[in-house]
Amino acid sequence: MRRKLTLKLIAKELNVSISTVSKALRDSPEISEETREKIKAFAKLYNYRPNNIALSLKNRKTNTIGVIIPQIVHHFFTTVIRGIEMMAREHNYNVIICLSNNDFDKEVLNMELLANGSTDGFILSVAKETMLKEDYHHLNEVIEQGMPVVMFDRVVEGIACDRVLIDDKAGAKNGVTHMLKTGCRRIAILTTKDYVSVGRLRTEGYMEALEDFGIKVDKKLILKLDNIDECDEAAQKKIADFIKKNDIDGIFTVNELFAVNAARFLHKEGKKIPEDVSLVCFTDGLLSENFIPSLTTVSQHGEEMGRKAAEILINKLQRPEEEDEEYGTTYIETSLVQRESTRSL
Amino acid sequence: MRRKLTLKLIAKELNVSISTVSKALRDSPEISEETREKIKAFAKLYNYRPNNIALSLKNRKTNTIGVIIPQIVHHFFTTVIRGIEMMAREHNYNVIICLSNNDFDKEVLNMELLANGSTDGFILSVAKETMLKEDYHHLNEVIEQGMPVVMFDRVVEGIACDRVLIDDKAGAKNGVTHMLKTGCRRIAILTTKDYVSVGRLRTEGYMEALEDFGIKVDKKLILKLDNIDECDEAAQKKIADFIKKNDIDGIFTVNELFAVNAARFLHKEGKKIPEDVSLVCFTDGLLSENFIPSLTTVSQHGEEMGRKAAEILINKLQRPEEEDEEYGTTYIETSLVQRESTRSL
DNA sequence: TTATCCATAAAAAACGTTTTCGTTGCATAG
DNA sequence: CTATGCAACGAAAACGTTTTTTATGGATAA
Repeated sequence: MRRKLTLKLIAKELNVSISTVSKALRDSPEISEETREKIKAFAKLYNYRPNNIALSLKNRKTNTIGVIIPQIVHHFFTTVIRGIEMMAREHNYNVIICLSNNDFDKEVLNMELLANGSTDGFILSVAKETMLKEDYHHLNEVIEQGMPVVMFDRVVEGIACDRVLIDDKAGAKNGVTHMLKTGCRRIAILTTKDYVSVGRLRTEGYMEALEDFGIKVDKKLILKLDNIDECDEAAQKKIADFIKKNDIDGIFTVNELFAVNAARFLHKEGKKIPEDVSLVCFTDGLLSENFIPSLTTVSQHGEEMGRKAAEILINKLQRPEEEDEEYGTTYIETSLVQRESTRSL
Repeated sequence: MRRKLTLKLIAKELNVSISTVSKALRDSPEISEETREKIKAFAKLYNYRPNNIALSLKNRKTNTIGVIIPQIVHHFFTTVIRGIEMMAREHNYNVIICLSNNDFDKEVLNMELLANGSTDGFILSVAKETMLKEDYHHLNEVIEQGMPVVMFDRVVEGIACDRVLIDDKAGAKNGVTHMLKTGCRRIAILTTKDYVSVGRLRTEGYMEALEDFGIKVDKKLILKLDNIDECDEAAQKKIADFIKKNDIDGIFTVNELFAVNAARFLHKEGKKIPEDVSLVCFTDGLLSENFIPSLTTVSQHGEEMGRKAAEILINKLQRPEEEDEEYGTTYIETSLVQRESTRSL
């Protein structure tokens, strides 16, 4: 096993000092042409690469972005990560991804861990439990230490950071409006508890669409499920009961899973999509695209979201620290992808 | 903005030396009870946390595992990552994830980057292009430098590393046999080019199942598509043509996407699943579970695979470097998940 | 001849730790 | 009274860099 080549080893081998080697490799004019060439040739031959850890320590920056998300087995988040990765690479930044599993303690732990020298800044989507607890001390701490933070998708108020969001309300409104335009009148929504930001906003969009269309919101047609990231048996049963109990001709859901589970029950009941019931969901993922019928969705453009979040963070990292920092919220446009689960206009 | 607390700052504040602070915090008996308590109290009050970068440099290890995968927008890989993450946390290791995008150059770049001090070892699934090129110098280099490597799922031969695999051949054989047992006789396979290890092995399993059942393999019933991670329009067209052209009563596919695209075409043609054509695919993901009809799959147990890979790597990292290293291949059991896309026995 | 300047290089400090080795002062043993 | 030992702490080296400061000759200027 060959030990990794260091400046010290090169110096010893060529009988010069460490600083000479360093300077030669960085093309300092202080070093004579001859020495420089000799050192560079040697370094190249033995494939010298500076040690990142040492550089990080020296420069007090890591060129690494920490990403903390609730879930990785989740199409939307993976597209966001892909976007972050792409933008990061373009600017020579690394990406470290950590999972919170929607768990408050894990989110705190991960942030503290990464904050101790591993990253220069954070991109995160807040864990469900954190939103419930409303305890954001870990966020405030890293910000206090001068590490910029960008939140995306699941965000909270009152933190000194930038935000990248889609207009959840408008997106939902758009989706529901499409159903209204194609003739639906009794539209239900499968959503999540209000403390999850995206759930609340999408529900608001749903209601606004109905009201704008002169339809009174019927609270019985709103089902708030516990978990937005999965649809376990309990949730499936709730959905089935909910659909059976109500007379509806359209369903809007805040994610794909709720939609396909609704579709499954409708199918079982012999109801046709979209002839009897239209279906529109948030998040344009693999399920929506490949389902039969394919689902009309509100696309969140996760990749663009990731790119934007990374861009904002990198910008902050490269700008000389300013007092009186300004924080903004960037909105990514959603778009309605019309497929087979809704009637045509 | 408060600068991060360091040993040096604590030392200055309390008028002791840096080494005293360090020792006190690590409960060295060399330091008097009194001084120790004072220092620990101070550190606790101001929430001192050692700098990871400095520790990494000092200890020449990072307690970080580098994971390189072809794709993140991919259910199987995300489950593997989840498994790796879990095991890593349990042993106080961090995880850095990098994407190769199935691109050789990106794989090389990422490895070199992480190898320069960022990680202690690697877990990777080889990019398609790398398999095609058969250029593994980057792998050999990091191994040469003493960093252990564990390959999973998409592996190659001739590298000094451990491997974690499912028995692709047996899994495929199992799936196809299930179709045979439930009465299928003309079974087709949608697979991928042979240089992708998993594609080749699954095809072999398919053939073996047929032969064991006394059915001659019909080459016309084997369709080898270019890309195993996606199913673009060209591939969809190939699948449609393939199904139309051949008289079949069962289809086995090496991933979910091929299966649902086949299902879509069958549906269009008015063929019923499983009455007219049975369908079994590799990879038990969201699509299989939620599709109508839900798909019978060969489950790869990605999470377990991730856990195992991480366990092996961590073991290597903690064992004092041995000469004459032994490398092994661990197999994760697959299991057949019977759902609605096959007839019952 | 002596002071000055320049080209080239080496030494040292710094980043934040841990750890080995000294140092200091005091108490005890001989 | 001197030597020894110990408790308590500090200094310094090391990890691998970069950068600032210092040193060394030789050439030029006064």
